[in-house]
Amino acid sequence: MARTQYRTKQQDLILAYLRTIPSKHFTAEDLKEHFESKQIKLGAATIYRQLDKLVSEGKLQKYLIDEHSATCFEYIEEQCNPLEQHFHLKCEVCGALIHLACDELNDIKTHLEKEHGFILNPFKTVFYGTCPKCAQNKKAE
Amino acid sequence: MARTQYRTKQQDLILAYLRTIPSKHFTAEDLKEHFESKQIKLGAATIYRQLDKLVSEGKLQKYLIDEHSATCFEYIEEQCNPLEQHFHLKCEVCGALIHLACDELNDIKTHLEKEHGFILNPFKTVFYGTCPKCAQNKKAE
DNA sequence: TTGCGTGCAAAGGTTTTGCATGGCA
DNA sequence: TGCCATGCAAAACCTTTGCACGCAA
Repeated sequence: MARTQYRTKQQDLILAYLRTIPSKHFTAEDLKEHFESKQIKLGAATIYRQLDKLVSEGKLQKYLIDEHSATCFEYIEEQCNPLEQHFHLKCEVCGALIHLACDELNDIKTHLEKEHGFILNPFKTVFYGTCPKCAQNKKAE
Repeated sequence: MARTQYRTKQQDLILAYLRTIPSKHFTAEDLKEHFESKQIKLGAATIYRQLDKLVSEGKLQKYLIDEHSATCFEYIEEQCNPLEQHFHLKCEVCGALIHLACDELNDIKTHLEKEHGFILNPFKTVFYGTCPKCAQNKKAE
């Protein structure tokens, strides 16, 4: 039996804000600070519970960037086109997080699926490595 | 000025054990338990400090699998052949961690490097998605 | 009125840090 | 002997949980 869900002020506030930052990554703490700066008080528990709810509804993707830092989230726009999915590249040197939309990378997805039966979740997957800028600096050394 | 490093019993114990489990992933807690089962007592701080040291020396790869679970490590064999590098596939449904050695996936690395100037670290990168078994189960539903 | 969502505080688990002690060179 | 590494305990950090209260339906 499905449990009735209430719609609350806090829910609306969070979702409204998320819609203004599509494809940006943020942490639970970021959200808390955002609302604090607007004199709106949201309990940490509420934030975590709402974020979990949005994740299970597929409106939010949850992923890890670094060890020992908070979990990151990213709002997935409702009208999101699967073809416009992007991958995350994380530079291990400077910490930059790069959003990469590239058709050829979709080939990876297809390959994993056809050859290995593995269905890739591009939202959650993070590629670690060295970004162009830092690679350049290394070479220059 | 480089600071002198001492070689300790604990260091040797850890490294010796790691050499017996190449390409297996483990947590700091796993290590602690392994030594406890042999009546060897290692402080948690020592383990974390040694692991960090090995990571910075490139002998160990550190990566995250799940939020809210401990950081995983994997020993990289000294004679490791770059061509034998494998990728990690993590099933979001059943939690299985799959090691995948696949030449075609090396193409990803090449592609990211040539087209985007991004040097991929295959040890750290984890592909999230649904494994063949779970994909099958979903279909059967 | 019913019962879900919130907020607070406490608890949980992992990792880091301070400090006195032990042990390598 | 000098000083790095260890071990213990305490702290830090992020996140979850218990419980009473508030609020949506």
